[in-house]
Amino acid sequence: MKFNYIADLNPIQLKIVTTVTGPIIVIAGAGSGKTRILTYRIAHLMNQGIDPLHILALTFTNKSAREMKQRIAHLTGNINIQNLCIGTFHSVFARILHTEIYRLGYPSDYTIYDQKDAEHVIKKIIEELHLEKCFSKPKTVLSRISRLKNNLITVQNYFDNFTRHSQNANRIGYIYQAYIDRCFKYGAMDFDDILLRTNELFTRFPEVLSKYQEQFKYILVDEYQDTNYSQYLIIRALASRYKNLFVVGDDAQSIYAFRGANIKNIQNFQLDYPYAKIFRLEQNYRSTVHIVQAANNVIACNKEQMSKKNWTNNEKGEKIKFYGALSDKEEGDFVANTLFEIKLQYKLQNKDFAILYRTNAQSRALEESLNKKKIPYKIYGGISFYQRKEIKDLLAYLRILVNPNDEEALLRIINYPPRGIGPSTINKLLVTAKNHGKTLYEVLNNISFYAKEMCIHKRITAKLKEFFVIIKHCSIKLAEGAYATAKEVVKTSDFLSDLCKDNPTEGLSRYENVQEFINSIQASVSERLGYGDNSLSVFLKNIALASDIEKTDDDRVSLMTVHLSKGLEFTIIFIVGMEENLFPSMLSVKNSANLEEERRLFYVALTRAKKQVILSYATTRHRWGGFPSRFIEEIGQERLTRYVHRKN
DNA sequence: GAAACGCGTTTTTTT
DNA sequence: AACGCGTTTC
Repeated sequence: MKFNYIADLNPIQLKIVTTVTGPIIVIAGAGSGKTRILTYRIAHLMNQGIDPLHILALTFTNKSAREMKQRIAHLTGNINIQNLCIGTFHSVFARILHTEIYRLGYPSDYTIYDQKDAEHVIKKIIEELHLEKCFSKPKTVLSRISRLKNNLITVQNYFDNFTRHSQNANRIGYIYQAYIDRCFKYGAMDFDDILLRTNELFTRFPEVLSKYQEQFKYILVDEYQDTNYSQYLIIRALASRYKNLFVVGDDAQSIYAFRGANIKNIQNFQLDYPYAKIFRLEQNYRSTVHIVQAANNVIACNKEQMSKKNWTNNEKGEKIKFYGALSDKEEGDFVANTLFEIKLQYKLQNKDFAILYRTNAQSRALEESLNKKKIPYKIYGGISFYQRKEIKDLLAYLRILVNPNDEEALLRIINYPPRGIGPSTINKLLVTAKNHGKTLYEVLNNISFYAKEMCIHKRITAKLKEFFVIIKHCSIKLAEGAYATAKEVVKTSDFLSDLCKDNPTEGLSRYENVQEFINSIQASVSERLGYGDNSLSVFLKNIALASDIEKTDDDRVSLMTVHLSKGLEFTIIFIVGMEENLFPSMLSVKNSANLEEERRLFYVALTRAKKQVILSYATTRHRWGGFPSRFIEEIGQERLTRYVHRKN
């Protein structure tokens, strides 16, 4: 035995870790050692002689998958750790689709569309169907479609059961159909499609399901409260043969309903598996008494919840502090000053602090204040590296090389950098492609043939040819690998000169981003994650599902949304913007289910802290501003102390 | 016909 | 800031 179970685990934890077979559900309160349970359990399975090939662990973020893998490697002394399948639902099943999706008529080199790509496709569809007046925002249409997909409602199904002769509902149906057709034609899948197509694969091809049932004899799911119906079905199908299903979650921390997460999955686990063993972890090892009780008081205001009594043996600690600022600017200064003082007083490091907020836009004011005080920080989330314009443009070049059907990518770069191919030319190209039943790529490939009927000027034809030569030229480099291809794209497309020509400072940082991106290709190609080949296709899929580029963890204050903070812990937590209509968000206050989700979100925020929580709000703010959040009252007077106003 | 410029609007949360 | 939109310039 490589590690000492007894010393590291309490009796319940030990029982959970060593119960190897059968369905098990663990309701794990915040700070009760959930991650420890998962890692020890996997290590235990391996120590029992179970081949890691037979273990599947599904996590909520790529980051936690990585960390878990490291910990397990540490616990087991690295036995066959590469064979262990740990990842998010999306990354694990995207990989499986890579080998199996040909059965559904998709190319294995399919492209994964992020939300922006998907929104743009929807936007074009709305325009083509002349529905701009009905649906001005593609984003809301996409979220409707997303909800249908996550509940496995097909277009037919939708028309049969959900439209109820409402004209707008019917229109959504047409857009839904067009969107699915178009994604298929483009060889593209959005995030929901990865789960949807996996379900389709398992239903239509029982032999494929059987293969993966045999492979994944032991299945573990983290953050089970945040799974949606589509994910639930995948798990149920995979686990139905051996039923060695282990799920961990906390219904009080379910915060992704807007993404289709269904709290019922965890609440009804015992209905699906009547013989399931249920365990509760209610002792909090992370936080002080004041923090645990404050959090309990808040969550007690929710009606929908499983009974649970969280408690702790830790010190009483300090009460939750609350500060009222005049403006978001002053709020930022308060945070920076207070942080600085606490840091000196308790001799803490920057990385012991986190500042949490409800929306990404709030980070700005904080950044300025932290800069003034020269406190180093790192912002998590927000506009991720891969969503930056210059990176997405470069990615579009690479995407079109891998998957010529990816029209979305092609349209993005056909006139970037500007080369004199404008909207009307592009429109002619699209019409011609449609008339001949060809893809845009094919029309470009044969432009001399189509030029006459398109009535385009010789000069324009030459430009189109010029553009296509670039594409052709770069695709030759594909054989040499991802790194060589990307470098070729940058060289031949005249990419960099366009970056630098407008704003010199901004251009420089864009230039550096592109450099960093190219370097990261080189690094990742040598690393070879998962798929077993180093093709560009694999690289593109990996980054479509990765939230951000890896950074060295030096000593910085963390800034992030409350959503992103789930699963993390810090010594001191600041939660800013504690205002009605911001936290809880304006869009949630009218609806009790949404309000309860906001309350769970606040619960998550509070329970991130080990020693101290400091709350603040601002009476005026760039956009809204206002009066204190109702959640403040819910903490309870005996757990809360109001900040005395500061001198400066 | 294409590009450049200026103006107003935008924001809930994410794989 | 980043994009959509309308106007002007090339």
